[in-house]
Amino acid sequence: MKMSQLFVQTLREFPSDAEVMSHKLLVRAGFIRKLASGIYNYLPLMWRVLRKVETIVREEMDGAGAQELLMPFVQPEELWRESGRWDVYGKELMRLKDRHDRGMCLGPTHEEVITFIAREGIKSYKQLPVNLYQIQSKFRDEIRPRFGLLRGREFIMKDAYSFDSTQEGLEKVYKVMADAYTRVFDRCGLETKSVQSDSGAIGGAVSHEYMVLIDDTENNAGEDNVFFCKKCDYAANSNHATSILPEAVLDGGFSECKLTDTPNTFTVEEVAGFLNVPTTVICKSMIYIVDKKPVMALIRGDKQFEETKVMNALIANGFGSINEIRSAAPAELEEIFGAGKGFIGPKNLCHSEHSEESPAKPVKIEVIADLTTKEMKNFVIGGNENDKHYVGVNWGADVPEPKFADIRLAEAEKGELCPVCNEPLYLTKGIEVGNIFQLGTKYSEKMNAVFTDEEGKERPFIMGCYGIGISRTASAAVERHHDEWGIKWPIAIAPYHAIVVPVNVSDGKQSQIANEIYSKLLAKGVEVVIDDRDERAGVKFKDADLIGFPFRITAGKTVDEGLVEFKTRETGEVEKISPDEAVEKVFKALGK
RNA sequence: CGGGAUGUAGCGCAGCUUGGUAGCGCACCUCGCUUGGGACGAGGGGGUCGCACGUUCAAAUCGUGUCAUCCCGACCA
Repeated sequence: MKMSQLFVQTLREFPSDAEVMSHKLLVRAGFIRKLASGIYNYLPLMWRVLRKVETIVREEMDGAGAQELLMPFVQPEELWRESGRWDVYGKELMRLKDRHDRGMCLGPTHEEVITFIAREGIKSYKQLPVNLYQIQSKFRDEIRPRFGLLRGREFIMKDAYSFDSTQEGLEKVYKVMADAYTRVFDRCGLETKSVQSDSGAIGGAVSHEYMVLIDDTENNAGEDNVFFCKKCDYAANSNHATSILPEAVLDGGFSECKLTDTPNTFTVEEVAGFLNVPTTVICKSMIYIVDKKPVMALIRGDKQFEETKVMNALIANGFGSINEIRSAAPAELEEIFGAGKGFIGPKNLCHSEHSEESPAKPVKIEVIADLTTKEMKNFVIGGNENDKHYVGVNWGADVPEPKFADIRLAEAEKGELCPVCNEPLYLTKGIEVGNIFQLGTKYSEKMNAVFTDEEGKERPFIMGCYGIGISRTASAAVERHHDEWGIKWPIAIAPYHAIVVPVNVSDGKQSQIANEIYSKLLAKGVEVVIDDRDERAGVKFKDADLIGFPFRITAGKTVDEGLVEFKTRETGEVEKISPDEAVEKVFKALGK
């Protein structure tokens, strides 16, 4: 490809609306252009990168025994009603009407459609297992698209779905897919960590996310918090991570349960200071409004809540499905408890009946307590009266024992330890480029997708689903591989392998040598660009660095001595070698 | 949806406070010159100042509304 004909416009400055480096560089280097918020054009260079990522994914998926297909991007409402997600999915699901006023949606994921396909096509256990995948644009009307391709509304995803007759079968595929995932990202030049995660709205029991770790506090492209252990392979998303806590004082030492004045103590630290006790004997209360109903969550004073865990604990305790969870506003606290932030507690909650005369008195409110509160004794809670706390509280005796669950946010900086091997736990940022779920029968049951087993009985498919963000993976690669001059594409996904630069196109010798090198590379299938533009050397070098060609061969003044310059983008290493040696070096790097 | 900010040429910005000919750098076109890290000179093209309404003799500038974009919190590949 001649640079003069390549459809690319590099910019001299970063776009003003970009925040993270991958977004800035992809726009500036002419890979993408925004069409609307979270919606991008993939220009020719980007498309080459995306196709390379896709090819790697295809090879690994096919190798893992999955078969490629393509499902519709527009899907009918009725299918989503079958799974129950039409009402649950929320505004991320882009809904529309066709000319006959029938409800449709743009596919944010394809569990419904694939389940439809499976129930039509798979009737017998003899046809199982089956693993199907597609690579396609998805649309999710994100609340807040940002960071360019990292969180777009339209994005390219590989989604695979497995069908098995047994849980063992599912676990087997899951393992095979996990291995394939590691290879995919490895081949893309990305180091990833497999972390345990919350299964979220898609449902299911076991799930792992593949994270590209971003160990750089300046860089906020890593939207997820990942806890990991350096000794064993424990790693978990913060919405799922747990930890072993250091020893702490759990007995408040109060001799009796008593309502005590604690004026102007709005925070746990202030209460602890006033009462002269450690924060670990204070039981912190938090009110969440869950689908308009207030719920009380309790945790040890020095710890924080993890909302996803709170939500899961509520669901596990029979709360049904939850659409919205948020912390209560101060005004709501006053209205419900007659007390403000800092003075709410679990005492006298379920005992009094609601009455019209005193609507401020709480009625039966769900209480969920973190495991850290279970062993606490003679502890402190809010008095449900401003400027008052109860001290010397014990479960059972003073407050009915609540339901206990792990709803705590792990905190590595507080000396917490790995739950597996007791070694220090670390926290880092990560970009989630893929995930794998053991779905079970969630969709097959709801959508009546069944097969006949060996005993002639109908049973729902046991499903798994496996996603890779193709466009996000490419973007994460830029996030990990760049410097102040531009992108440093890993060879496997670079849009082109090399660029040949005749410094001065009006110099016959330089042009001739450059063209010879170009032809030799092309002849062996190297993806190469020749910068035939009548530009000054600086312009060409800047563009080459910005776009991120892994190799640059420059034919300049040294051609008179029979030498060209060979530059490796990744290392910045520069060598003066003969044209043939330069060509050979590229062949070698590409295994040709 | 809540909080903050910004909309002026393809990109990056000034002008707005104090209303009166729409500007600068880069990019683009022509000519010259130059050719190893985003040269230089001369000439040129390109803008309903996001949109609407209002105030005014007169609005990029003041007011109201609206839309879009970005950032901080709840979604997820």
